[in-house]
Amino acid sequence: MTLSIGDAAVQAGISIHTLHYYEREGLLQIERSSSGHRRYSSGDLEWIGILTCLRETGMPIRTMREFARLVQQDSSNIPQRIEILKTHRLEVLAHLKSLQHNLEHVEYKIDYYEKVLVQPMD
Amino acid sequence: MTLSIGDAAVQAGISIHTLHYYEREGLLQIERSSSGHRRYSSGDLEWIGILTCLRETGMPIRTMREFARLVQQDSSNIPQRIEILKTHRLEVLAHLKSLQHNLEHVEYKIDYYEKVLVQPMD
DNA sequence: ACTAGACCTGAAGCGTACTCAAGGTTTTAA
DNA sequence: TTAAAACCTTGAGTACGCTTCAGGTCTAGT
Repeated sequence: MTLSIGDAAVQAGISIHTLHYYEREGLLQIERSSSGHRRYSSGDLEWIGILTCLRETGMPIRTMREFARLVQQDSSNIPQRIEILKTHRLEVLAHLKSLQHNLEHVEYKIDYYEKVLVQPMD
Repeated sequence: MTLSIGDAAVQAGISIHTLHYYEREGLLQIERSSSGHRRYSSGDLEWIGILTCLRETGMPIRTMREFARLVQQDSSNIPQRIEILKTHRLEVLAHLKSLQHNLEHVEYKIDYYEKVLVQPMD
């Protein structure tokens, strides 16, 4: 069973244009029907899921391309794939920490304003 | 005591160009010396800290501009300021949740590859 | 007094990741 | 069978947030 690009886009929660773009950027290689229309296999969908996951955690396209290139080769480069993912993991953790820290600042500011509302300073 | 733009940029951990840009975008209004050079007060630095915090948590410039506009007015709009911050807080929380979820996916993938390394499937 | 370095303005340029347009072909449902 | 809807490609356009450039003025250290 394969899906059309429209259905694949809905499945992946991204736009058809983004799927085209990812293919142009070398992140994807999709089989075609005899007429040239793309057919997405369940393996394709799974891979798109990984791409989406990496993208949503802030990995730049060029790094995703590098990762995709490794995956498209044989399995001898699994250490390099792990390396990319581990580096990315650390970056995501750092980003999470920064977000949590800054979130506290925002919450402090909210509390401050709410106190001012209850007991105006003028 | 006031700081030059160079020192202020170092304090805030952002570039002089970004400070110029924020001023152009209406996020900042900085006093000038008689010759036209900017002088940053400690209040300015504090405000830049808030801007940086909002920016690093993903608030778009246009929303920051709206918030800045409210802060520049009188204190009668504190409820609107709280509204903006609370909305932003929810967005940051959603982003955090999404990141954490996707991070799990990345970690799962790392584990998967490490298992494959130990016990190749071919 | 001199000069290197910092600052000023206005405008143009850049990197990233999409997103849309145009003009043509294929599929699908009535 | 036919017409709307979906798909194709190439190439241009957009949104966002800076960042750099050019050409001039100001300041600070010696």
